[in-house]
Order: sequence, then C-alpha cells, then structure tokens
Amino acid sequence: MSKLNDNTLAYVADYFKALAEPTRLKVLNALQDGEKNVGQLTEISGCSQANVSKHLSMLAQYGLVKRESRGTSVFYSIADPSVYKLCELVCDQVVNRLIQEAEVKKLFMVV
Amino acid sequence: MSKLNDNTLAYVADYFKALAEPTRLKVLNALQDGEKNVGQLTEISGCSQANVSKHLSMLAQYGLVKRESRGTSVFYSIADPSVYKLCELVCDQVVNRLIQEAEVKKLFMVV
DNA sequence: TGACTATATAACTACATAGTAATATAGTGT
DNA sequence: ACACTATATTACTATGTAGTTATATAGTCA
Repeated sequence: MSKLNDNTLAYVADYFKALAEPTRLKVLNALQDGEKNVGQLTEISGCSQANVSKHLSMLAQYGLVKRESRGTSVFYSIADPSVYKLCELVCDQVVNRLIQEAEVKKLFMVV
Repeated sequence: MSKLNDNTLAYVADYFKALAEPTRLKVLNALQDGEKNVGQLTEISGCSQANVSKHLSMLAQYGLVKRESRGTSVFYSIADPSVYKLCELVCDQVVNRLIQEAEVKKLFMVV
C-alpha cells in the first residue's frame, strides 16, 4: 500500500465509497447466493426501482457487480466474491467495537 | 453478514465511508509505521492543518484511530491493524481491474 | 404496429462533507 | 500574566449523491 500513487489511491477510495452506503451493502448481500434481476433487488432492498437502478449502476461502474440483460430483465451478479471478505472483516471490527462500547456503558451504569 | 440488521449495516457503511477518501487513506498509510502527531500528518498529507484535523476526528469517531495528547501535541495511532488487510484486499481488486482494463484497451488499439 | 413490462435516465430537492480562512482552545516556558 | 506553539473548531463555499417523481428506452407478445 505504501507504494500507491495518488491516482491509485483515488481508485481505492472509490471502491470503498461503493461500499459506504447501507442500501448498496444490502444489495451486495442479496447477491451472495447468486444473480438477481432489478425487480428482485428492488423488492429485497425496499427502495424505489429508480433508486436501486442508480445504486446498481454505481456498483457496476466501480467494478463490484456484473450486468447481463436477458429478455426484458437485467441480471446483476457479484464481480469478485472477495468483496465479502472485506465485509466480514469490517463486521468483525464493528461488532467488536459495539461490544466494547456496550461494556463501557455498563461500567457507567452500574446501579 | 446475512444476519445484519439495518442498524449494524449502517455502522458497516460508516466504517467504509471513513475509508472512502484519499486523504484519509494517506493518513492511515502514514500511521502504518507507528503513531504520528498532527503536524507530521499535515506535512505528509500535503493538506492544511485544519483539514487534516477534521479527517482525524472523523477517523477517531468511526473508531479507526486512537488519540492521545502529550504535551502540546496530539498523537494518533491505528486502532486496529486489520484495517490494512482491508486496504490490501481492495488494492488487489483495483490493480487487477486496472490491468484488465489496460488489456482491453490494448486489444482495441492494435494497429 | 400497439399494448405491456422491465429497466434506465432526467430533473429536482435535501443533505453530507471536503476544503479554506479565521479564530478559539490548551499546553509550555518565560 | 504573557508570548508561543500545536490542535480543534467555526463559518463558509462548492460539490457529490441519496432519494423522489416523471419520463424515456428497450424487449416481448398479441
């Protein structure tokens, strides 16, 4: 990482930016067990179709999902499953932190 | 990851958001070989002191760095080194993608 | 062709934040 | 107390984007 120039750094930041939104994480999560079309993802995410479509095009632009249209549907799938490793790592961090904070809170709430 | 509720999902997204900015990545990178104070990080990042200070407080808020003031200086250090695993994973993805794109470009540019 | 369905896009509002310049705060040494 | 240094904060501008509504585009079938 220390050898990264500013340009590559910007790419990496963009990749993280693609993951920095709850709805997009939900979509990626939904794709974990295989491709889904926009309609399905709209239902799962609970957002409007237009909104999901925008999120999907952003995910595709940053290279996180692949797009394939078949018939009147467009199917999206994970471009590289290693993205889930990222999410797991972050989940661990976040969960650990939430536990820690809960413990700190407990300390101050004793009686 | 599939068991995450919306609240935790938001935390994870926030964690990624902390990483979704080139200057903050640069700062984290600079902290890889140990703690540094704000002045040092200002110089390394090439940003204004105010700007670096804001980025640092964001990183601290999301739990990526620890803050310790000694004398008139404030030293920041990495809260959990596993953040570098994340960066490596993303770097790999990004580099692979750039290589792929370069190859595609080559295909179209053959004489 | 025309009706129907699925997806994408455009125009818009609201909000978050990166960056700047100026100022406030806090610790140190005189 | 005062000057000095390091860091944080405030007020501001500019930009990006999440979400909405309405509309456009494209494929399918009668």
